[in-house]
Amino acid sequence: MPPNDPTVLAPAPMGLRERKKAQTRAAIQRHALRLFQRDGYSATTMEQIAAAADVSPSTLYRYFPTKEDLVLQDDYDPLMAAAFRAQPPEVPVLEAFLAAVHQTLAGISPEDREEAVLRARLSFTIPEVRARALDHTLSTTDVIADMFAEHLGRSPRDLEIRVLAGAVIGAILSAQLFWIDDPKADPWEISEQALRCLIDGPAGLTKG
Amino acid sequence: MPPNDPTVLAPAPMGLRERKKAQTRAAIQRHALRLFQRDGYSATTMEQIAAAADVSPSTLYRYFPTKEDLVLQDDYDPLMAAAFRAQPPEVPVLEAFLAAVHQTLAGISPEDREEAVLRARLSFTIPEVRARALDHTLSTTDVIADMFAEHLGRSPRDLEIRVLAGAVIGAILSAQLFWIDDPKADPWEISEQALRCLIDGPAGLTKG
DNA sequence: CAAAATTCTGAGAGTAACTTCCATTTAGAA
DNA sequence: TTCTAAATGGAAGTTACTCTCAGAATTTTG
Repeated sequence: MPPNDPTVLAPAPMGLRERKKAQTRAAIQRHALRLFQRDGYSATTMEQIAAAADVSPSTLYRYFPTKEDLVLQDDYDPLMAAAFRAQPPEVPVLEAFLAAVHQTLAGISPEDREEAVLRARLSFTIPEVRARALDHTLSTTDVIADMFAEHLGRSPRDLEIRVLAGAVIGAILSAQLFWIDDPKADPWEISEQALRCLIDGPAGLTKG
Repeated sequence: MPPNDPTVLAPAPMGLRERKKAQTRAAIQRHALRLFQRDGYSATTMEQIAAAADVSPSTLYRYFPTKEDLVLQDDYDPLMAAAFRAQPPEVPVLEAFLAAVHQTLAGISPEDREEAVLRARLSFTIPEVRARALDHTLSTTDVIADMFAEHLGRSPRDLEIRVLAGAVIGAILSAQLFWIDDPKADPWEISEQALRCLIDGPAGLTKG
């Protein structure tokens, strides 16, 4: 990947129109998260959010079709995917995956990271949001399986590949749950540990 | 476990009241599934379901708090749990898990199984239902982790255990997705194959 | 068997998330 | 500037879901 791939790093020269849109979207989400934190998710209505962001409800719904999207929407997935594809083929899959996650996290500014942590916490805390987050995770699993297949030079339809992807996601999810219960822990640390469990093989456990 | 443990096998002698409740609940769910199949999920309103089952909307909501519950609700989980706990300690965890699933499925009547398959298909097909199904799966993972811990004589707080449970669930989920794309396949067969991938260890893959 | 206590049901009003449609404004191209 | 396409705002409607309360059915008690 060229060091300044426009699809990844550069915001790609936007016209005034797109710049305003991005600005509006960011403003809406920021206000929404603030209100969710202050008054609680279900106690905050879409109308209140629209009012806070100074847009009409219609506009709010055009940017965020559902209330959950206000918590879930971000654009880290393509960054992750790019980072993974940038890994050299000779490095083992799970190591490559780990590296991709690490690199992506490293590329996020402290403020954005803080916001991401808040969103993650809300995602696990509010049942409706959690449900939709998991649904998104499931589709992500498909994407990851495809990337794994490509990295390994195998068919993306291969059950073994999909099981591997599912196991990886399941493991990380468990790690996240671990983190929710223990907020002072580092989510990255735990995720890495979880993946190492998988790399070392659950062999020790599966026999006993 | 005694062969006729009342909490598992026997419906436990119910009074008239509870018998009627069970009957009403079953009737509601049956009608709901029928309408979902005939007219589609979102095209069917709660009012229509209530009317079809000949109860008031209030009553419908008392039995099924959300529309998704009409698809998701069943009582197989405790059966599974009991079957797992009934496995002798010396059999390896994942084998025990596999056996528990197998035995539970074997104990379900053909009609009930058919209904379960329909519900599963709806669960994966309708986005809102799928989301809630995954959320339920997540809590189930916690229960499974506890059972694994008990079987292995380890702490349920152990990260390694939870990762194992997460990986198992993730693998099975991937298998189910596989099945959705290929309806003539046997879901049980694929799930077993997926678990075997995990038992044999993803070692072959994690190195390459 | 009758009365009292508990639980289930039905009815109605209300909230809020989302949808749809149309008139208006605003940015970008000619 | 003018024309076109896209973003916005306003309003009315649908539906899932909540709350409350009065009446009916069931279980328990005297």
